[in-house]
Amino acid sequence: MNAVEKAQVIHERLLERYGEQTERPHLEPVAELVSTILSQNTNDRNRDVAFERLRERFPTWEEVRDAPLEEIEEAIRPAGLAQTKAPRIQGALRRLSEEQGLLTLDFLEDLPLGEARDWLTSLDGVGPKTAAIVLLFAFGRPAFPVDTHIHRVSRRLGLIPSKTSREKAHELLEELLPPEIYYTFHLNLIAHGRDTCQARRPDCPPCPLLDLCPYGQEQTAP
DNA sequence: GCCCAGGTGGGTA
DNA sequence: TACCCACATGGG
Repeated sequence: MNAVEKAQVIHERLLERYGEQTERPHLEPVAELVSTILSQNTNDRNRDVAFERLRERFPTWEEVRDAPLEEIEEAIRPAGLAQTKAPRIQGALRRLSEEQGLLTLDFLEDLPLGEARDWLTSLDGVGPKTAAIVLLFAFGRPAFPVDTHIHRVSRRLGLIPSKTSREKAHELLEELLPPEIYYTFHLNLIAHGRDTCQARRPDCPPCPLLDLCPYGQEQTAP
């Protein structure tokens, strides 16, 4: 079984377990970018609390752009790393204003995928994962986001070579997978990545990918 | 009190 | 290029 076939089998098994992921309510692209920066190294709940606090304190992105940095830090504190994320958010908004004259990312829609990705990753604090989330979730473009679960699991399952870097994993998985499954496969593989820690989740049903996994019957795959 | 969530950038070999 | 670490918070 080659990697493409294996990916298809994994996708089908995860579909049986977790189902098709329906598109969550769209955030507009700027909101998606800000939300994704907030999500870095944080869980979803803390990200959402921080995002709501920011929106409540500053109802428009112009206000966020022009606010004193300390007030942004204060608003987003629940997401952690506030002193890192506040300048990243404000820096992105300021660059948008300077380059586009408007606080919108809509111009990315007209750029080839590679150029759109390059523009996003040229922002401080936006790496391949954050760029791919914005492109896939906000624009529906064929970018596959690789977070730590996906990186770990896709190497363990042999979808990509074991030494593949996170950045390289984006390229390889995008070649491997048909774009129409990016969205569901991304979310289902993360769900699987969380569930595979059976030692921590005794209620978890047996792993649907056990026969594809080099760790076989072991209870705690890395 | 400790682990978990889990991205980016900067540094090193 | 691969690996290591700092960065901060809140819930279980």
